[in-house]
Amino acid sequence: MTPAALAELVRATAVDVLSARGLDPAALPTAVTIERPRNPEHGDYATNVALQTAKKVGVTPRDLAAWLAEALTSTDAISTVEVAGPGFLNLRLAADAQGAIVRDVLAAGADYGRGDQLAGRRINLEFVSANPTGPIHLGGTRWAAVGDALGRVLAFNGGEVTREYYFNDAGAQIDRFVRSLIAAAKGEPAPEDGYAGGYISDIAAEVLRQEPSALTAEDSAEVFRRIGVNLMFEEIKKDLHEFGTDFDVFFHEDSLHRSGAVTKAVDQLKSSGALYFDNGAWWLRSTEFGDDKDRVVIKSDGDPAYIAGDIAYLVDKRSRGFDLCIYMLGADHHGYIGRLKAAASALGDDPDSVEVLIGQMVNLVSDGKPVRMSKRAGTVITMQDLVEAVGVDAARYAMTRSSVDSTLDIDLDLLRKRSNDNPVFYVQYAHARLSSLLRNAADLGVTPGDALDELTHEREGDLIRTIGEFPRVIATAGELREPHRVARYLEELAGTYHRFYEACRVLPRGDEETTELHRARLQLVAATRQVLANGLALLGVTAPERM
RNA sequence: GCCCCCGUAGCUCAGGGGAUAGAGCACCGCCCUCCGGAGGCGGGUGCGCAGGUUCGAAUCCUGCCGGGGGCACCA
Repeated sequence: MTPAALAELVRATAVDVLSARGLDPAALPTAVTIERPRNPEHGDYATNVALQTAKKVGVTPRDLAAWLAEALTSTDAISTVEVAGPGFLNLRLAADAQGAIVRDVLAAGADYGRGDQLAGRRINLEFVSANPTGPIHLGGTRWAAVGDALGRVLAFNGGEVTREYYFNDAGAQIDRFVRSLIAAAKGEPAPEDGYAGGYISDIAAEVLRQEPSALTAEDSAEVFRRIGVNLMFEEIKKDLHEFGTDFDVFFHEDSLHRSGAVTKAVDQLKSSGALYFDNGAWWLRSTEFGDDKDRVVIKSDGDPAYIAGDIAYLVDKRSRGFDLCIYMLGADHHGYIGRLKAAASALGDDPDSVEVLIGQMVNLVSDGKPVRMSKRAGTVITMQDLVEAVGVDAARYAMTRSSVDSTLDIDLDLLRKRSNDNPVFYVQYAHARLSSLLRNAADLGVTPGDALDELTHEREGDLIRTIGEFPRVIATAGELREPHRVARYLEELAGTYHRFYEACRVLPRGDEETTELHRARLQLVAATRQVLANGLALLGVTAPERM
């Protein structure tokens, strides 16, 4: 019996009990909370439903708990019920009901943990969107890992997810980038306001290789722009792909300006009265959504401000049928929340259809001290540097196991030195170890068995209940947009498995006869492997059969 | 000044109101006759401070202190 099914059983029972005593079942919470107590003496599962409901129906929590306990005791799936403390109900499942979770896992396979809370929702998930004027740095790497994992989690919860990267390829920064390329091609130092670094000279050289006359051409800047900017796009895409993060759409800001989409969107807002004219400029009422001040959309010189592109981009997203647009932005963009929501509102949409997730920054740390990333000091760490240092799996895992609400400290030397102690290896090792066990079983001709009521050992119960938690973890991770919950869960599962393995011999030793218990344990191992694999897949981390 | 995030063990961090607050790392000790020791077991005077809400607060609210990041007719 899954926790969800148990919650329904408890609630249905509570409805009966209350009704039978002439009390109002409407006092019950719509969803009964089922928890796994930390203290094993408090049962396999516990519920506080009596504590939550008693006062509303005018009885004491312990009395209500006692009535519920009596009713629940007579159900087949539950073996014991105890009233504890102020009115908790501590439950233990019958072995066969608990073992059924194992069967559920294996029946669902790679789909175990899938949910439908986002079924029918078309979600646009925009993340990274780092400026195409240089390679992706540590900060962008965090979003590449977390955003990708979030996309997978949302899809696993039933959402139809489109991953999107917005190239800010319009405006002054691209001009500076192009000027930097030209300077490098000429062998001159980078412009004062330009970009420097090995990648600039590499790209400049490649432009010259593709178009030897680039420097002397009449439209020299245009040639460098056309070829150079595109090379930068390709480098970013390649880095992301090698990192295991693939996007469905790479959207170019420039295309919005060229197509007239920006003008059209702004005109629409002007005529609908959503913008107001003041001091020679057109303004968006972003203060209505928490912004510090209203923002200029059309400058007094008639040129669109940056936000005009954002508005047109949102129009484009909506025209493609998304009903939820998620933006993952760094903490330095938190001011965008109000702007984007105001834009949605101005377009006549529900501001809740725009969701802005703000993640905190990544710091580079060395010897416990923060190192300011600076191009001049050569302390800029790119996604590529990180991957070269610790590998994709360890890099992704280090990025996804923390909440994005916390700033993340990355100590390259530490990660490099201790990469064997990185929690990702703890989880991957569990998967490899258990894969090996399954191989050995096959060699011995031991087949998994279905006598799951044999699994009565404490460690077996812990493991079964832990794999039973997976769907709830996925649902929560999706609902809260917090993929790190998956990583933390996997660490717990790996630990629970290691402890099970230590205490419960799975394969028969030597000439020992194969029993139903051996075969049931093997079934449990197979189910555990499936859950580890499903979870790692959601993080974009490999589940190795061998290490 | 205003806005956002954070403050939990020596370190890096989990803990969306629940009963004795956890993991990994680091440190000490123990566990290999057979399923992978990249493992397990044991060892800890830790929720920044002060109020409030609640049967119950690390969690929710208010204030303060400390750290990080924002507050352009730039993109």
